[in-house]
Amino acid sequence: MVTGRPAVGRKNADAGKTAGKGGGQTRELILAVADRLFYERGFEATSFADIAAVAGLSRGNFYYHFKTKDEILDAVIDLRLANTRAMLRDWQAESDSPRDRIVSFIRILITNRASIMAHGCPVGTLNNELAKLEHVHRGRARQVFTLFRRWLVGQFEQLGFADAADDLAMHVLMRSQGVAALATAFRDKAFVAREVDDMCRWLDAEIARLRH
Amino acid sequence: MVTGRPAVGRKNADAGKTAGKGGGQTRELILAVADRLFYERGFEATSFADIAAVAGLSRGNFYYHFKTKDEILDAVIDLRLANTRAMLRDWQAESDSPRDRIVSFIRILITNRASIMAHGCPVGTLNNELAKLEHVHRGRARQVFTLFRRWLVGQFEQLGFADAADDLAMHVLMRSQGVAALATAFRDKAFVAREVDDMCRWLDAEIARLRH
DNA sequence: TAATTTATTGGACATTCGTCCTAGAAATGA
DNA sequence: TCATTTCTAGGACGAATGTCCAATAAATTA
Repeated sequence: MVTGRPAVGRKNADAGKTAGKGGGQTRELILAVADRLFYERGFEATSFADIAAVAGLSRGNFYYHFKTKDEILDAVIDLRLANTRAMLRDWQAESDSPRDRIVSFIRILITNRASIMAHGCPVGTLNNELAKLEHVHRGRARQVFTLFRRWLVGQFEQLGFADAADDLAMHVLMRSQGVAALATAFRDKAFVAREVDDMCRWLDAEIARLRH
Repeated sequence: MVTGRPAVGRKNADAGKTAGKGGGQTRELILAVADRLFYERGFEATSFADIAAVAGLSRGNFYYHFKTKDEILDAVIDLRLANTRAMLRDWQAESDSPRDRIVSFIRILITNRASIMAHGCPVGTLNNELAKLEHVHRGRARQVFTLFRRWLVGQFEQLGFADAADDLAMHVLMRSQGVAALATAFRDKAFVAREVDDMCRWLDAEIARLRH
């Protein structure tokens, strides 16, 4: 769910193929750094100076690529939406079994355990922060949740849960958020492992119950 | 879990009995306002000016009662710990059944539904924010979680769950946090009601399973 | 090469932040 | 009453914030 750390790049170390008009390399660097810092430190707590320092750029340069901080946030959310769509496509390709795909989703709690224990779930924490700020892009942040929700609904529908699919999707999302929140508070690896197992058992029990 | 809104007091409208040396009324007013604003807007996003405006005090007055903003946060956490302890005591007194007491905990999701949909769970969101800020009082914020955890462990132990009590307590906390997170994102009252019912059914099933 | 567009720099800007001080009001005690 | 303590108002402070601009470098095009 979280993109890898961008190389703390010094300028365009090796410009390479310039790919047309500058190729938007600086813009992408700013977005990658902002994506990481908004996650690790929070949106409000991350300043232009912070992003500039990590990206190795001057503060003044930002205005050329983004007119306001909200515009960066907007683009970061776009980036996260794109990354999420790509991840969902990967899971779709990796397995034919909707059950296994849902397990793939559940297991990101293990995959990203270290960062979740440090900074929480990037989706949930951004939603919470923007809700408190009553920020204009509050609804845009929710779209990432909606992406996961709709994908999960699709999996449950394929399993044969017709009307219940959305309730089950929300239940899986709910558990992921709860595990992430307590993982951040208590930093307990065993707790995360236990709840992931429990979630998988619950999933199989629901599937078994459907098949009578 | 959330204290009631303090009257947006203009000074000490009716000082009443001065109760000794000032009675600490201003200090308590600052804490009540800070408690509310830290919850509604977040800790970092709440400034001294914000608290002063709502409390009807001058900014300069704060230094007399609190030397730093972190000191206010510390006192707010103390206040929340005290309020939580009082609430747990009330639940303890209201019912002899540990099962019903756990249900009381679960049902705060309904009781505080409106504020949770607007600003999330006060405990979870503060923990998340302080984790991202790597704030000194991060551990103190976790104490509120620990209070609920230990109380829940006590209830499960009274029900006869010996070694499993802590896992079950964490599971209940986890679900509450998950429901609160998604309630904030989607603002869906029906979802909250459904998950609260599901949590109560789960609880009764666990109790039934213990009794074989 | 020269002209033009694209990109970057470093700093100015008004504002707000947490912090801190001084003068004086209000309450208390003698 | 007067002296002392307790409390409050208002503003100064340096640092940091998001925003914006003019000068200039780099790249592209003619």
